[in-house]
Amino acid sequence: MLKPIARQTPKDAPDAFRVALRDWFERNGRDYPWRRTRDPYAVLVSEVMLQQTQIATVLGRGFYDRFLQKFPDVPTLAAAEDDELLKTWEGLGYYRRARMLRESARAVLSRHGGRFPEDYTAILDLPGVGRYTAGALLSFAFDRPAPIVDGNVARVLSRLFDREDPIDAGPMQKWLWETADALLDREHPRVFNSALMELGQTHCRPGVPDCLSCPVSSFCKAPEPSLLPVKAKRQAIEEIDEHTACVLQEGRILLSRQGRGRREGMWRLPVREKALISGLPLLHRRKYGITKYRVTLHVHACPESHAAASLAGGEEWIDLDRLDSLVIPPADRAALSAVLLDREEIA
DNA sequence: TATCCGTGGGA
DNA sequence: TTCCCAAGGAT
Repeated sequence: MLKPIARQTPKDAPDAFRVALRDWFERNGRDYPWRRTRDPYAVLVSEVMLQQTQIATVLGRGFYDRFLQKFPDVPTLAAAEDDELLKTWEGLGYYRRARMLRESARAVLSRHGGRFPEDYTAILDLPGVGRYTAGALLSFAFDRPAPIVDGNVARVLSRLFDREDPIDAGPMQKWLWETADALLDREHPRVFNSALMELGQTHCRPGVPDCLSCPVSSFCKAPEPSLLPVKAKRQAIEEIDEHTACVLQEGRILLSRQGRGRREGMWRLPVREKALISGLPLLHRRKYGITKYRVTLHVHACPESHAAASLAGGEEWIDLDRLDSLVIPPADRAALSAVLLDREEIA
């Protein structure tokens, strides 16, 4: 398919570009719950949740509404306990985000008297808030001019200007932020930033874009937008095995609370050295991914006598009827459900 | 600058 | 099934 190559870039006619983008968005912009509010707290919650996370996940599985219902404002989040905080985040991943969001709430109380700061530097100083999130908060909540560059904007700008430099590299990052700033509609920052991102989700999507109905195709220099943006080579995936112990005892099961690091504070099936339990009956096996690993999770049936040695290292007997209320990673929860269901069917 | 941090939607 | 990768930030 042949796409016309524009004679101009958005920089050649910035006002015309802004008007075209704004007209399109005001007619076609989607109605997300975080676009209905101007509460900076709610906007921050949505932005942190959406970091590296698809809208369909946040919205479809009710994370945003549930979080705001549980923690409706800064003081309630600031006072949240670890377990209730993580429970509302369970399944979203990148759990450090939740803790940093709480730290931000505490900082708003301690540094700013409970009122969200409206200047860029103070917002950027909040924990878990980087350049993107600071700009998003300023423009979406306060309609103040601040550029944003996320994955959508990087893709849109790469294509509009036909830039083949890898978007992860320093110089290209610098160019993206400068360009986003130069193009920003300072009279309508909220709408402009929303529109640029939404364009990236709808017409200018990854893979094969829909240029035919793109509102700014007359500003787009890319002859083959599907080849853009260029990204640095992905990190290699490493296959690993995890062997876990299923130790049951009349209505209870042995679980292990994760210490510092990955999935801190969450409960998992106890992981054992392969040599120690790989000979025991395999109850369940499933694959899941985490960061750079593809993990095959094995669950072995272990005799109750196996528990004695392990209760020392942060492991505990958990009543089966408490499992729903605990914070458990999705892979472990699915494995647990499968194992317990099998057991019921046998009984 | 490179790596770590999760999960699941969709092609 | 496999693969890419999504409204990034911290270290």
